[in-house]
Amino acid sequence: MSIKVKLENGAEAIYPEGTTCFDLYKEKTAENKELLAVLVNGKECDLAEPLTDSSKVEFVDFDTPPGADIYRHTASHVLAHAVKRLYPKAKLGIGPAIENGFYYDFEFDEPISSDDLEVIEKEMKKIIKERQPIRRQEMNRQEAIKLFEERDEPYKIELIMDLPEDTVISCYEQDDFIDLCAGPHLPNTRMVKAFKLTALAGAYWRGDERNPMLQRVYGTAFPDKERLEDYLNMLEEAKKRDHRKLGRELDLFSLHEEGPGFPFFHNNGTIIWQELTDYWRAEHRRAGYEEIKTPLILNRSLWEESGHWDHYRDNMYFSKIDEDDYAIKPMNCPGAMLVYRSKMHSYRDLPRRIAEMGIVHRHELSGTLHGLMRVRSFTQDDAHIFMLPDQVQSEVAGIIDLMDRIYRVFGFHYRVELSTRPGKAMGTLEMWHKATNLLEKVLLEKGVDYRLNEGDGAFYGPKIDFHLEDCLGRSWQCGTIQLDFQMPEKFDLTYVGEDGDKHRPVVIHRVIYGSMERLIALLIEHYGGAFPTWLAPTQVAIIPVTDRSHEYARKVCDRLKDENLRVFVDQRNEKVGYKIREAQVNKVPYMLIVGDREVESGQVAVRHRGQGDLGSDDLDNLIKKVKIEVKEKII
RNA sequence: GCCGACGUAGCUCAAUGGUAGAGCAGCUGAUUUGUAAUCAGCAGGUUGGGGGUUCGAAUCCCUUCGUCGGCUCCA
Repeated sequence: MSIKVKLENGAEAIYPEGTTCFDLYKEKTAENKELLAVLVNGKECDLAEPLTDSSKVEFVDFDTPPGADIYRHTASHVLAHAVKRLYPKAKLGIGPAIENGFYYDFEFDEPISSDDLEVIEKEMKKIIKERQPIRRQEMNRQEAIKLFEERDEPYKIELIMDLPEDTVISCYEQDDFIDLCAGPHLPNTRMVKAFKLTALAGAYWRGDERNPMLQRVYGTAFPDKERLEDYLNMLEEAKKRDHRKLGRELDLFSLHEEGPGFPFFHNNGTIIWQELTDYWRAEHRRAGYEEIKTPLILNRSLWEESGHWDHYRDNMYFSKIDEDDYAIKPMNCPGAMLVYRSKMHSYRDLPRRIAEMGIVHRHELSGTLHGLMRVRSFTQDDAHIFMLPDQVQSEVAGIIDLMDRIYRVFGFHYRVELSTRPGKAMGTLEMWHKATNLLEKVLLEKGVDYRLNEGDGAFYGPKIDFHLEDCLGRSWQCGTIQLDFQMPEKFDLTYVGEDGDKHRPVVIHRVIYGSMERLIALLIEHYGGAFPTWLAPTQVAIIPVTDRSHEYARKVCDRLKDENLRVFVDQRNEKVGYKIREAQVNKVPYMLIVGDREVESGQVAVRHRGQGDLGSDDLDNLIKKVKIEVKEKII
């Protein structure tokens, strides 16, 4: 008997029955040493697996999708193997491949410290050198439990217990190390060429804070030393864009022990802030929004009415005024509800889109604070939209359009998530179902590419989240659209319908920037501190060559100020090169060098921070050009 | 909050139990300079705070605050 195998180039080949993936793999690697694994009918597959008739076989190397994951997953097994050799009593958690690397969780008798990573790396190198063959074993549940009982691996047994009764359980074995694992893996340990353990961190077992905290070892692996080095260098380069570093260097903001999580914005940061809010107001007026301001501190009764007292108290700050309990607002919604409720509404008034640049305070856990990205006091570009039930779809669609238009101006790439009902939630399952379906419908109709995020909704409703990435590729939620059938109930909001009866409006909470602080952090990293001219704190630096040209320089400066540009004259007693260097380091978009020649001709010598020396130009031309750049928000 | 690491001048970093130091920034003076750093001088620190060990602590121990990397949480 023989079987038909379709290879990736489309050719069909006949092999004897019983031919395994490994046979084909060996045949193929003889000509291409880069190959790591095979896919059978599109599925990652173990090499020992025999092929069936009319299989379609593809080969993957490190750069074909599952390749890097398989490679790094094997590296994580080598890590666990090394740890078990060095600390035989350590208990194994889980050890998957992740984006750009892998990790493995362990429980040690005595916690290890980051210095121990070096020793573990050494042992890993030994295991790699030993070229341990990696073998798959299959067994039933009973056998698997027995095996891990013998090896005293309680976490593995817990994982097996959660698998369906009749599953065939696979384990991978190398030398005396065995791990519960679906696979597949590389054929032997020697194939892991270049790796590095990068970090040690705590991680709760199965991500639940009620569970014990294990120690997680992070690492990364690449097919050769050069690519590993390139990756590590890239990380170093990315760190130069870190908003905390640039924020200090560019004098944008500061953080102080006196106010952990409460950032201080300096003049330069405040200029960016104001440009962002000016633009935001213009867009929102155009999109039919009103704007309000509500108090920071409000009475306890309001928070009881809104449900925050029951659902959000742990994150709130409190105060007492004349013996009464007050809370500092952690969200803007209750204030907006009161504004809505302050008068009668006709169905003709709706939708009412009420925006607020609202400062909120939340007691975030100390370990989660992160520069401007994660703070305890922040300004949300909030809006609450009160509408008729049949307006929901068009309103959500409108917000998605506004979001996209605004993000595009910054040149952001974003990822969209639909978050569903969390464990701790208000309202009936039916309401949640209805609300979630509505959001999903709009996303599908708009053709938005989104990902489902089960259980991550707000306590009052499901939401669509917009995520942006920081310099190290960490994802941060910014925009969000949250559907809310709860607040209108709680606050007994009504409108008078066509029929003359009172009806319940629907509310959407939404932010576009998310928080001003987080947005500014992301913008700093996105632009590497070189803000587009419309946002740059200083737009033009005027650099006189000698003090003979100071007077002319000041005249040029006044002219630019009249045109509403942010400009200064560097009158210090320094050489031109020195002043240029400083303006470059401060990422000022335009430098105007004025010396005797310019005084004579009445022009300016233009230098751009990115394009360098642009030669002489008339001041009017330059102003026209820069003003267009500002107006059009050219990146 | 939990796990691990770190905290020395405004910034970046030296000093491993024996007199706290450098570069940049700052100030003063000289220099009048043409597209990424002119020269010289001066000043700057109860080594995050508190406690302890020691003849002696930046250094060792305890504690507390903050920061960084994760986990959990979230804009």
